[in-house]
Amino acid sequence: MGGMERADAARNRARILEAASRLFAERPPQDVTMDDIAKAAGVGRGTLYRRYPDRASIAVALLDEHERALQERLLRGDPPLGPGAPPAARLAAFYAAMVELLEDHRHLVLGTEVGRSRFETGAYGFWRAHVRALIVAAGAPDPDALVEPLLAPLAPDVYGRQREALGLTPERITAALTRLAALLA
Amino acid sequence: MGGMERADAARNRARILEAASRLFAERPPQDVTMDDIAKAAGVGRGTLYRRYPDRASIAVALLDEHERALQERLLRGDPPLGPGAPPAARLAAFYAAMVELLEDHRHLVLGTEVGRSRFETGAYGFWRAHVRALIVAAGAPDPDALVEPLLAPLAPDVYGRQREALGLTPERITAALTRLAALLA
DNA sequence: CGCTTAAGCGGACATCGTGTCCACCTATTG
DNA sequence: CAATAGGTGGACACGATGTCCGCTTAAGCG
Repeated sequence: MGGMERADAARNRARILEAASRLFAERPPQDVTMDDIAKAAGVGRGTLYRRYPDRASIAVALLDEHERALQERLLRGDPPLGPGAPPAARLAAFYAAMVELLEDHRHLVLGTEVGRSRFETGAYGFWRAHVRALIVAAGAPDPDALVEPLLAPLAPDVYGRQREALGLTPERITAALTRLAALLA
Repeated sequence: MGGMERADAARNRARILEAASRLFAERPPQDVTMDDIAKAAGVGRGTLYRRYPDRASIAVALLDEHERALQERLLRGDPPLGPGAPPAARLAAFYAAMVELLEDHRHLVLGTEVGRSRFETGAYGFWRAHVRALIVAAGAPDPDALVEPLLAPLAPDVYGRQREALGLTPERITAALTRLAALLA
């Protein structure tokens, strides 16, 4: 961000992310303590806290690149994900892409801390703006009130429950969301 | 449940619930510690933990009666909330009733701990079964995959965000959910 | 009534996770 | 190679959790 990053700092950042990724994968994220991550990364607590004040911020950092890739496709990719298709089709494509993302990084995304903190990430703001624009394009009334209900099914805990407790496949989940997207038709 | 409840036990239970209700109302639930509740209720930690192993179970106990009242109306009340109306209308009525419930007990319902624990309450199972039955009655395919997306907008954190961060009124939220309910038409 | 008994009570305690702070260390620059 | 800004790591203080056990008291019985 600011000036240059020192070599040792960069190396430690990489170590931290790598260690966190491994730990999050092997057991429930809320059972991974900041101390565990510091230990596994071979750095001290102070070093860890310097960059990442809590678990959520680590998960966000890990997800960052994947989310950016999807954001790029939404803005400039081919239809129906990118511009050009009718709103309902674009929403359905967005749902499908999000299911893919959730599926690929399920453990990570669950580490992004349930609760309000989820709404504060830049990524959430982006998804929200995107869906809101689709609602406007579809000419539906009161987009601000409709956007959260359309986004809610993508909440990590809801997705996780459908996959685990209910045993649904990503395909069935996507199909159901596609029917939801038909609201904009 | 089991045998008889001793008089002092009953009195303490009442004190605990009353104190918790007050504390949850006056500040964010996650800032209320078990210790605070014990202090405010004038009982020891041990007494508190005997009945309620965590905050969530206290919130659940407090909500219990209100939820039961709504469940009763769903099963045996007048249409469109109760049986007799078409599925889409009943779902819209259910949404409206849930918004009312969430609004009346917002602080409590947020205390019911975000995250998976929410799915484990008996009340959630009931809402789920109800909505699922409406989907079936409407003849929509794969009710098991559609039910969670239709229920997700009622998640306490989603509702709380719409009310607080976005400043939506309960009326606008209900209106948007009514449009969602139209899926079953 | 008084006695017995078992349920209930409450607070001290051990444990754990968090976040901060500061003395030391090391890349980087001129 | 010296100066220094920034980075490092672990000790520490704090606060919350959940358990344990000696004491108290309600309820049943002779």
